[in-house]
Amino acid sequence: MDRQGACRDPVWKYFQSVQYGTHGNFSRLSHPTFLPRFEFQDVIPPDDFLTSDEELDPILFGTLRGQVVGLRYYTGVVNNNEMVSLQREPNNPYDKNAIRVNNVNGNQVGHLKRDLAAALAYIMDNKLAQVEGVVPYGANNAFTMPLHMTFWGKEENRKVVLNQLMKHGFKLGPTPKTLGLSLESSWSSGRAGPSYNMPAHVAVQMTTEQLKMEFDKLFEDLKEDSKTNEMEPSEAIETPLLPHQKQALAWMISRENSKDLPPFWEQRNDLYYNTITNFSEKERPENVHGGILADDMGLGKTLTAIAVILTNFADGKPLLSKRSKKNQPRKEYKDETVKLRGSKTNKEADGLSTLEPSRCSEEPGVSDIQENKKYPMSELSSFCPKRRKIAVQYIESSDSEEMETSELPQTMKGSSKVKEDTEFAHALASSASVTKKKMLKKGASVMKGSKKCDTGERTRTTLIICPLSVLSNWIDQFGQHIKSEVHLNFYVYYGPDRIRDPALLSKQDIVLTTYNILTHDYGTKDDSPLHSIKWLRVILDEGHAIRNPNAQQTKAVLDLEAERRWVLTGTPIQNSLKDLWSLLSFLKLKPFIDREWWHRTIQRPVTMGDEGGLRRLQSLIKNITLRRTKTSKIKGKPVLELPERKVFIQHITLSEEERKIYQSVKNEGKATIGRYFTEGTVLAHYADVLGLLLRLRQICCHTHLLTNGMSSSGPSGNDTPEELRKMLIKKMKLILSSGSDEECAICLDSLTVPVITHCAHVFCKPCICQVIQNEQPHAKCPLCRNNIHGDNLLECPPEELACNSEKKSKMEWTSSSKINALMHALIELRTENPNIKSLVVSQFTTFLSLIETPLKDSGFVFTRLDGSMAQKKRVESIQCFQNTEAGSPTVMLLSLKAGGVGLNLCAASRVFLMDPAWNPAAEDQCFDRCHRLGQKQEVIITKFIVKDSVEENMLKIQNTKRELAAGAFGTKKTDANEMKQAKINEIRTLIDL
DNA sequence: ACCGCCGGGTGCC
DNA sequence: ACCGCCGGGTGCC
Repeated sequence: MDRQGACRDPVWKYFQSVQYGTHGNFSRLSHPTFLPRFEFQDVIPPDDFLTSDEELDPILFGTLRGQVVGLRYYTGVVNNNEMVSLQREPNNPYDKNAIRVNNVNGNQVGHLKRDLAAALAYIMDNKLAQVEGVVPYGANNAFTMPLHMTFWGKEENRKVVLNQLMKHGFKLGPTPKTLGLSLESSWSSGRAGPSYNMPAHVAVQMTTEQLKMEFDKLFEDLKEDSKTNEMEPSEAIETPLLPHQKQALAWMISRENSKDLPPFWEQRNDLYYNTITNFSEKERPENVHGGILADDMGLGKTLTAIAVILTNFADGKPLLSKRSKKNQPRKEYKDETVKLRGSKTNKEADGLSTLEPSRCSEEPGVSDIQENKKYPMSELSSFCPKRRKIAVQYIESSDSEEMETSELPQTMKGSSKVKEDTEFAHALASSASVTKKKMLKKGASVMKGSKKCDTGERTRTTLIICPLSVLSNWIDQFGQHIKSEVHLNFYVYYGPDRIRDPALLSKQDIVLTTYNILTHDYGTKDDSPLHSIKWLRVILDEGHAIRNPNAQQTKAVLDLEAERRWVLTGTPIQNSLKDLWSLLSFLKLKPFIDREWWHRTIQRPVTMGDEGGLRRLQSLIKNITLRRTKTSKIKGKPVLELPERKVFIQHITLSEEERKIYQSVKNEGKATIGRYFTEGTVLAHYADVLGLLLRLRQICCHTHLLTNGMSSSGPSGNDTPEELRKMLIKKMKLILSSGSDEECAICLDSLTVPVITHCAHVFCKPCICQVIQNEQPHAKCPLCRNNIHGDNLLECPPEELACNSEKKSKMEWTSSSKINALMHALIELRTENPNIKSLVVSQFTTFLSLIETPLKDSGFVFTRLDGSMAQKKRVESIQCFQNTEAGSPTVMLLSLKAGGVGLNLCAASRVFLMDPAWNPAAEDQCFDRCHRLGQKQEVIITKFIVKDSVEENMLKIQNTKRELAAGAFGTKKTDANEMKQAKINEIRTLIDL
């Protein structure tokens, strides 16, 4: 059986597509200008790209026996059957080929024997194969021990590896049935394990939805009691919790207070033993006092987290709503209460004097309430719909240097983001300025001095890190859900005036900040205050923000110290199992903190369809995550009873004129693409294909969207530099406007200052510059490994971007068939019920602009939300729309991808999807912004689809993708050629060839 | 004996 | 290491 597969088959995106026994070799497209974003396996542009491929090595080359020597010089010990890792030691003074052998903990056990090292060094240095070791027996030997090695690599490297070994007189042995896991035999009681036959399948193509389904399957049989107990929250919480939230609360608190060993560890005599790696040690491995709350969007993760904070406030006890009641002095903390009241005289201040704290001198009593009244929940900011105000401490800095943008992260510098963020910070702070007091902040030396007092001290502070887009949501929710008489020290660590004082921060109950701020602080030379505190608890909201292990952001997060750690995310596995690893390493789950062990014990086995690996993954996930979907049930009742959601497709017939334009563009394109078909170069000209499709999609919406014809010339090989430049810029514009995800493969975030490399890959300028800096002098493109250089990055000239929209505005406005249909529907709806609010969604922001005209003309009050808007404007727009008062907007123009997860637009109960998305999941996500908790009405979605057009064809493909959704983690085999053919057929379908 | 054999010293890379 | 390897002592049976 030919089991070819591409490393980049769609599963690659999800499960790293490591495939077993593959022979094919078109993993990388050789065509340098090929845009990996649009790899042929997936006409639907993939969600995003994984970054640097410290590529997994999918194929087992074979095994080898060797020796570990020099045991007596090192302290690292191993058990029989324990996994070890091999590490090159190029600077060893005795042998430049030296290879260290380390146990699971990273302690050196010995070295590989010299002759073996001589053969392996080359292989390891050039990453021709991943060599993994297990000590089969003889672990207690005094001088040397045997080593069983397994070689994994890419098919294309097999030969050179074998040759290299042969040159040194080594020959790989047969691949055993155990898939090289070898641990299997002993991890469940020492019997010879079940034989792990080569999986007879490779992973099947999966869409994001399918992946999610697969992930949810992992939870199907997990109905343990530990997750069905319910718990009432602290009385400080005003909002009654739903049953599933009470369950989450109980589970999370039990995890925070748990004394169990972490998963896969057991106690054996006086040792703690890891059943996966067979590693053991005396020291008790710390369990994760936390985990992953992976509830679907809209199930109230934020509220649940707030409940956890207040209910397991200190020493396993809740924060009471009236802290100052007699008999409930917060003994251990009362001395730490910092009062940031400028007007109060400052008494003894121990290093904090500049912050004017005063100590509670007496037993807290009634008077104390008043004294503490500084941040009552009843004075919360106008961010809360309920008109509560949150106690955000805002302290004006007198140090103007603090405000300089020079302090902002490199990556933010020069981008418009900075200004937005800063603006937003001011908006935030000023709205919270009820308690605003001028505070003088003097030199950092005082801070540092005071920080020292804090080190080692346990704080009661919870640090919450979230994306900027949900920062205000957190503030709102604290305001909404906590009783007004509860005093909570809450500090939004954000904006140029944020106080970088660990002493102040560690006296808060809650510190809220964003990933960007955290990362920026971490990157600056001075100690980041956030990193000098031992937090009681760190909560990562939208935890997949750290899914890229190489991102600075991830490093900053991983470096936080906390007793309890939580990740909130609706999508724990967004693209690949890899994503989970970042989360696990944040949770400090031994031994997975180290990539190698995660990879060897779970990721690769699972990807290859190995039962044991899947079992381990399941058991791991079961242990540390709680997940409910919208359709989950509690005691037979759905978790959420959402009103129905109906999707209608309304077919649109183009006007004669539109049709004429459509046909002419189509015919022209068809001729070109048809030529590619006959030449067999369709896939190589994929960008052109996309370009054509884009233009057709635009015409379906409005002929004014039609961007200047992409001349269909590809690279001819002997272009002048200027031609090359033009072509690349054109490509970049295409990528930016094609409606695919405009994400940078390095930061996995939306592109800020996009640049294109000569190999035609688009990144954020700051991101790619960082890469070039790090890898100099021989930087390689993270996507295709071609050489790149800082000098030949091309930026999109701003005029080019700007002129597009200007040109449009100069044109006289005309309607289009789709606009007519929309307006008809909206007007009819208004007649029926003027209170109903609608979302009008498109991928083309210029289209949204075109829609503004008739909305105005017909007297609609509307608002707009798209990716280009400043954060402050977004918040305003959302609040304005969510407002239900008379005269509030009834229509929101929404760009498909605007707003992060968690965007709540439940005031709308109608959605008009103006154009189909490549990715059906993106559509669903958009619908969910109004079909979510808080939605009281039936949600009706109308998709406008132009008859007899590319849009209809897109629907067809969407549907077949959905139908494919049956497979399990790789139960279907997909032949590479089949796949290739399938993609070509998709293109055929799309343009009716 | 420019060998073999013996037994002591010695030991990762 | 109850090994291998090294190099010095030694040398018929």
